[in-house]
Order: sequence, then structure tokens, then C-alpha cells
Amino acid sequence: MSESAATPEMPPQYDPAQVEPRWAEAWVERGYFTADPGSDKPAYCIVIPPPNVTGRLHVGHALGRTIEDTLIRRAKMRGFEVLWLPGMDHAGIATQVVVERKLREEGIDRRDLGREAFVERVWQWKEQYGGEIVGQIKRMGASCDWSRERFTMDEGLSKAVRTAFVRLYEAGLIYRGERLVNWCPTDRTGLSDSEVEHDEVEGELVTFSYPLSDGTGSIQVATTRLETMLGDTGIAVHPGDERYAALVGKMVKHPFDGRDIPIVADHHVDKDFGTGAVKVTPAHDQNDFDIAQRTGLPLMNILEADATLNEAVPAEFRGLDRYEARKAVRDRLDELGLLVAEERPYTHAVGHCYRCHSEIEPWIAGLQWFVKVSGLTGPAREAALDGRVRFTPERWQRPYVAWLENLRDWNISRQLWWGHRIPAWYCLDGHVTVSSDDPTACAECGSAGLTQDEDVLDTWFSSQLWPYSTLGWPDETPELAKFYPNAVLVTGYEILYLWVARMIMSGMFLVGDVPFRDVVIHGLVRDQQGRKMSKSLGNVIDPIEMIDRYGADALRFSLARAATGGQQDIPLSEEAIEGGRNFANKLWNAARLVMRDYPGGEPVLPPMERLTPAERWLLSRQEACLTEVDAALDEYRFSDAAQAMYRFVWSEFCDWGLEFEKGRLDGSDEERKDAGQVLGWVLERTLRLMHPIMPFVTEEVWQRFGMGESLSLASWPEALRTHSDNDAEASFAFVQELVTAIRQFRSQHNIPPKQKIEVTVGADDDHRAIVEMLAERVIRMSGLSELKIESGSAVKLEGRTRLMLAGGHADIALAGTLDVEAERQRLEKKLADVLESHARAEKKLANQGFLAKAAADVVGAEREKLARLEAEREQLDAQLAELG
RNA sequence: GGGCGCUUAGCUCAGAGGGAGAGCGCCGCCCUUACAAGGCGGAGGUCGAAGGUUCGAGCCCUUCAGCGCCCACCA
Repeated sequence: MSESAATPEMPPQYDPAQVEPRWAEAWVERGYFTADPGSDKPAYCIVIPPPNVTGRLHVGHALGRTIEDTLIRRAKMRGFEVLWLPGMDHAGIATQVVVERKLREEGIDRRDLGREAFVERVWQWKEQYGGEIVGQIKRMGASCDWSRERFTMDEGLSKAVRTAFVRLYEAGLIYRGERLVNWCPTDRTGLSDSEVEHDEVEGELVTFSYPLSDGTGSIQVATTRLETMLGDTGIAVHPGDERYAALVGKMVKHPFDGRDIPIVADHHVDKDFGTGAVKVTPAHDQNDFDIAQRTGLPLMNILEADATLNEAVPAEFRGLDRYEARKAVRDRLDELGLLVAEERPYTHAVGHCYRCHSEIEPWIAGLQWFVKVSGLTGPAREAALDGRVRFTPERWQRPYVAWLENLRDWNISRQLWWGHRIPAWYCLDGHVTVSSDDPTACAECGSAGLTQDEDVLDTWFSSQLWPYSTLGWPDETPELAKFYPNAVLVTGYEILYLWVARMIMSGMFLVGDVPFRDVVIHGLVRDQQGRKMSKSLGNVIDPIEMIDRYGADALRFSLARAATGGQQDIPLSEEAIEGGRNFANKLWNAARLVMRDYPGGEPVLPPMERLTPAERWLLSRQEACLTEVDAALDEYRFSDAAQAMYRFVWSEFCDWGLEFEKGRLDGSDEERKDAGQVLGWVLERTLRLMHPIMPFVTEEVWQRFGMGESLSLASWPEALRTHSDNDAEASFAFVQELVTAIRQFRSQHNIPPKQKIEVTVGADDDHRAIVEMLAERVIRMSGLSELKIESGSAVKLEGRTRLMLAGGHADIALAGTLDVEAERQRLEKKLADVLESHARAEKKLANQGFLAKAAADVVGAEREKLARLEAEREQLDAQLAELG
């Protein structure tokens, strides 16, 4: 078997491990994807969503990178000056936590180390262990311009961050204020609203009484966070609530420390919820904070940064964490007889940290910096509404717009050490100096002795600048001029608000244009059952493992094929990736066959008149495939594109095209040469077509054909209208039907492959002609001893049975060996089908409404169908009668 | 409380108002000189439910049910 001497160097199984690393390296080394901002080709730029330096490649990344690489490679082939700009995000919290954990293993607390030394350690960690993901992205075959790799904390981007801050500040769009922030007690930092995830939590709604200070009664309130009552500074009721009207202005006495607390009226209170009275804890609840602002209630902070109770509460509760305190307070209230009823199970949404999933505590964390979003949302909203930014799928536009319309100011101060230090300095008098360069004197009073703000900026503050900071902004670089706006941004919906929306807002304001024209939003990759991948479920698909096992092309293809866009998320299984591997192998083997007789070099299509009908059919099908793939990729329908390739290569090129060409490959020298050129020509275009999705196997095959320097530099195969050939498609379809019908017959009669049968085909002139031309292959493919061709449709059936075809028939010699009973069953089943269809067609044509209102061609087609079924029925009746 | 998506074959999903498709899985036959990671053939669906529009509905409209997301300051 291995003596197929023509292809000694192409084993029958494609081995990606032998191929991929070689090409991945060569593409980068040869600088194919190094962008030239001075080029006069049109620009096509994508910036990679920068993964965290701490990150490892997961399937979500793999999906995004596959899509981006497909777009970039195709754009390059179509003549664009492409730039796919890679890089990483410093990822403030995530990275700080990783390094802190590592230090703790060494017995070091970051606070002992001090800020500077700690940050130094993080940098060291970054250099040593960070960026593993970059190598992993390279393994996927990503055609990034690695010479332009950036990091959100490199020098240029730090300059961009400061410039952005200063410009926003000077425009009055950044301010400092004391607000309640979303505090993560584990990470010990404030978070923006977008970094808080609301999850349903099973809690208890506890109702208890506050006694009125004047002893005339009590008022009941309910809460799920009972410990916060230690910081209550008021009770609120609705102003129109008659039940409580007389109490407004009175005081209640705090049961633990005897403080007098006023009852106030505020419209926020819902009369119909619970008792209609609300305890107010301004320092630990956003609503309560707002009520306090309106009614003048004081703030009472009862929590430390780690969410244990502070000095402000009675001694017995001090130092308890919030959950312990919740119990302790309940017990005390119970003792005092103030608990009103059994506590009720109650599910409610609680904010959690998007990094560590601790429950968020609303907390006063001192002065914080905020972005005043009202000055930014308008243009970002307009850009989406008027189509300067287009979302794919479109349905994401609405939530995006709605989000902008309801946006609250963005807290950008983070109480961390790893990140961009806020470029604000304070003098002893408390004046604020905001500057992009480190100032030496207070901008207001000129005094020296400035101290910089201790906090760093939200990671997303720097990532929002990514589409232009990476191109050199704020400097007016050639890169910025050429590649901004970017062509497209590819990302998952989970960071639509966190990242995408902010890039648009900041891009509009700082650069004056949208950051990208298209936003392609893909779903979350899930397992086959639609479950999120998680370590605990053990259903995580590790892309690197998959690449080891099946190759990067296989992974890429299966991801592209799975990304249907219709549904929200994307199910992926190892079997699907295996399918991708099989497909690469199929292509490989098709190439082996073509190459067996291929002389090498660029294929030249023989003149049309020398082509067989099968070849013209193949060319026509290829054009259909190209057209379909083009349309699909233009609209970011990656699954459809992948599907179209798969179908063409497997079901058309291999199953029919190659099978029919085998005859010619074994024929005369001229025939073999022509066939080789046709196959080479079709294959070469197919390789170019598939290259953006499966770059490795296509490049490898292309090279083995000696087509040129690199497929990466080849041009995109444009569809050739002249190759579309309806006649060839129609007549070849008859041959396909003939072959398939005979195969079915053989299978139904259990005729072994060795047993050859005799078939006589009757058809109209055109169909007879094509069968005649392709007879040799029809004989081989359907296992015939003899293929006779006759004109007309003489109903002479002695000793033969008939297969009805659209446009003809095939008679099979029974030769006494066939199972009569099996044949009767076959015919009866067929007859039943025909009768059912016949009845349906008859009914339709008897319907006056149908005749009157349906389009003429539809009615005509129905009539033809009826006539055909009529003929088939007669034929079947005759055959059954003959069987006796 | 708003909003979005989904419901079609055993599984995962495509389906452009005129006879329900693919991949995987399953069954049968085949190691036929590109490929057993393969070839050939096959079974399998009252398209979530109920109404409506239409000559004609998986597709358009309404309602309902189930599943899943996102947003939201009812303690």
C-alpha cells in the first residue's frame, strides 16, 4: 500500500504536529504580517482584545482569535494593508492577587514589602511568568504583527493614560468626590458598577421593631442585612402613607446604644413593601445614602475595609465579620423581644465582585475619582444609532444604547498598587494638581511638598484607550492616521459594557471618531450540554490540549463552524474538534490524489471545450461555494462559511469530483494532463479559500504543490461568473441520480460489490449524451458489468426492473438472481411514497384558491410534478404486475 | 420590574412562506490502488402548545408554557 511511489513524502494521515510549528514560526520570521503604515493600500486593522498577563488561553480566546485571524488573513489576501495588533492587559486586581498569593507562600505580606518593592515584584513576575498566553496565541497560527506588541503599562500607553485623564479632567469630565462605592472586602478596593455582578442569593428577610423614644409604641422594619441596623441613622416612610403620617418627625431609640433616630419621609419608600417603613443605613446602602442626602440624615460607618465591624458599634459586636454580626444582632434582638416574626427565606440579588465573587459592601472609601459619563454617552449613542458603529448580531445595539442611557458615573479609583497611579497630586492645603507630567509645585498655590494620589486607575480606564493608544495616540503617528478607526472589534458579549462601550465613548471624545466600524459579538463557548465550562464540572476544553491532539486547524475550523450567531452561546465538544481534524485529513488526502499525477507549478485550466461535463460541473460548484463563502464572511457568518467549505470539499470535490476524475487520471496522457490541471486548479483555489480558517494544512499542501513562496501572500479567489454552468449542473445531476439509484438498489438487494449487474439507461438526448461520456465512471462507481444506453422509454421490461429517475430511467437485469420478494417490497414502498405525493399534488391543484392566487410558476411546477408522479405510478403498477 | 435569546432527528444546531436539512451518534454492507480520521446505503422529526393571517406557515401575528441570559436602588 505504501508503494504509491508518487507520494512518498505525503503520508496518508495528515500530522499537524509536523507541520504547524514550522509554519507558525516561518510566517512570523518572514514578516508577512508586519504592517506598513505608509502603504497606499486600504487599511484593515484589528486590535486584539488584550488578555490579562496572568491569563492562559481558553476556548473563548481561541474563538475570538480564530475569527480575527480569519478576517485578517482574508483582508490581506484581498489586498488590504492589514494590521492585527497584539498585546496584553496589566489587569490590576487579577495580577495583584496572583502576586500577593505567591508572596504569601513565601511568607511575605505586601504591606510589609511596601508599595514600591511590591510593584517591582509584580514587574518581575510579569517578565518571568506573564504572557504565557502570547505563545499560545502564536500556536493557533495568529497572524499578528508581533513587532507591534503592546502592554497596557508600557511607556507609550502610560503616556496615553495620563493624557486621557488630564483631558477629561480639564473638560470637567473627571471629578473627585466622596460617594458610596462598591467595596470588595477581599480585594480591598472599590469597584465600578460594571464590575459588580448581581447574583441571586438565598437570604432571610428579618422584621424587627424600633421602640419610639417617647414610649408610645414602636415601628417595624425589615431587612436582609440585619447587621446594618447597627449603623441605622433614620427610619423612612412614604410621605403619603397615612399609617405613619403622625410618626414622621418623631424619634425611635436604638435598642443597643440608645441613640435617638429620627423618622423621616421620603418618596423612595414603597408603601406596599413589607411594613412600609424602612431602616436607613446611609453609609452602607446606596438607596439609604440617597435618602440621607435628601433628608439630612447623618452617615455612620460601621465597617472596616475587611467588612468587620469597627469602633462605632457597641463593644459586643466589634471585630465580628459581617456574617457573624448578622447572627449576633439577631440573637440580641431576639433576647430583647424585638424580633417580630420568624425570619422568612428570601431570595434577592446581591452584588458580587467580578474577580473574587465576594459579596460587595457599599462603603465610604474616602475621596474617589469619577468619570462624569453624561459628557461622553451622547456621541457614543449617536454613533451606534446612525450606523457609524455596527453591531453584529444587530440585536446588541439596543442593550448597548439602553446601557448608555442609564449609565451612572464611573468610579475609576482603585485601592491597589498595581496599575496606573492616578495623575493627581495634593499639596498640604489640599489643592489638587492634575498633570500628565509629575509636577514639582502645586498648580494653585505653588507650594512644594506634593503627594500623589495613593490610588491607581481602574484597569478598564487604560483598556478603553486600546484601539488608539496602541497606535501611538496621543501622538499623531502614521499608524494612528492609517489604522484608526479599526476595521472591526471581535469580542464576547460579557465585556460589551465593561470594555466595548467605553472604547467608543473615549474614542469619540479623545480621538474624535469611532474606534472601529464593526463590532462582532460572539457568544460564550460552552460544553455540549450548554453548561459553562468549569474546573469543578470537569468539562473544560483546553485549547492547547486540543491543538496537541488534533491540530490548530482542527480547533479553528470547529470553532468557526460552531459560531452560528443565531443562538447566544456556542456549544463545543471534543468530538466536534475531532471532526475538524478529520476534515483537514480529508483535504490532505484529496491533495495526495491530485498530486499523484500533478507535474507541479501553477495550474493552467485547459480550454473549456476540452473539459468533461463532470469537470464543468465541478467548476460550477466551486464558484457557488466561493460566492457563498464570500457572502458569509462579509456578514461575519463564520459558521456558514465553514459549512460551505466543508460541503464543497467533502461532498462535491471528493465524493463526486475526484471520483469522476479518477477515470481520466488513469486515461491517456492528454487526459491525465488535462485532469491534473483541472484538479490542481480547483484544489489551488480551494486552498486559498480555506486558508484564512485553516492556514496550516492549506499552506503545507500549497507548498508541496510548489505554488509559490507562501499561501499567506496569495490573493483571495474571486468568483468567476463564467464558470457558473446551469446546464452542466443539471445534466450532471442526472448522472448523480443514476449512480445513487443503482447504489440504493444494490444496497436494498444486498448485492455484494463483487457482483456486477447490467443496467440499461433510457433518457432524453441530453441526458443520454452525458451518461455516454461518463459511462466508464458510472460503471465503476455503481459496480456494473455493462451499461447500455437506449433512446426513448420503451416499456419492455421482461426480465428487468426499472428505476425511475427525473429525466429518464435505469433498467436493471434481474438475471434470476434477485430476490423477488425484496424487489416487491422496494416497489411497494416506492409506490406508497408516490401515491402520497400524488394525492397531495392533486389536492393542491383542486384548490381554487391555489390556482387563483399562487404564482403562475408555482402552479406550473405543481402540474409538472403531478404529471411526473402519474407516470411513475403507472410504471410502478406495471412492474408490480410483472412480478406477479 | 424591564429587555433579549432559545424551543426543529438520540445529541448539537442550520433552515430566504411553496414537498423538513447538516455534523456527530445509531443500523447494514465494504480494508474498492487519496483518505477506515474512510466509502456506500439506511433508519430516525404531529418543527414547544393553542389560536390567527394566508390558496399555502417550521418561517409572519397574538397568547401561553418551559429553558437560558442581560439590565434594575423595593429594604
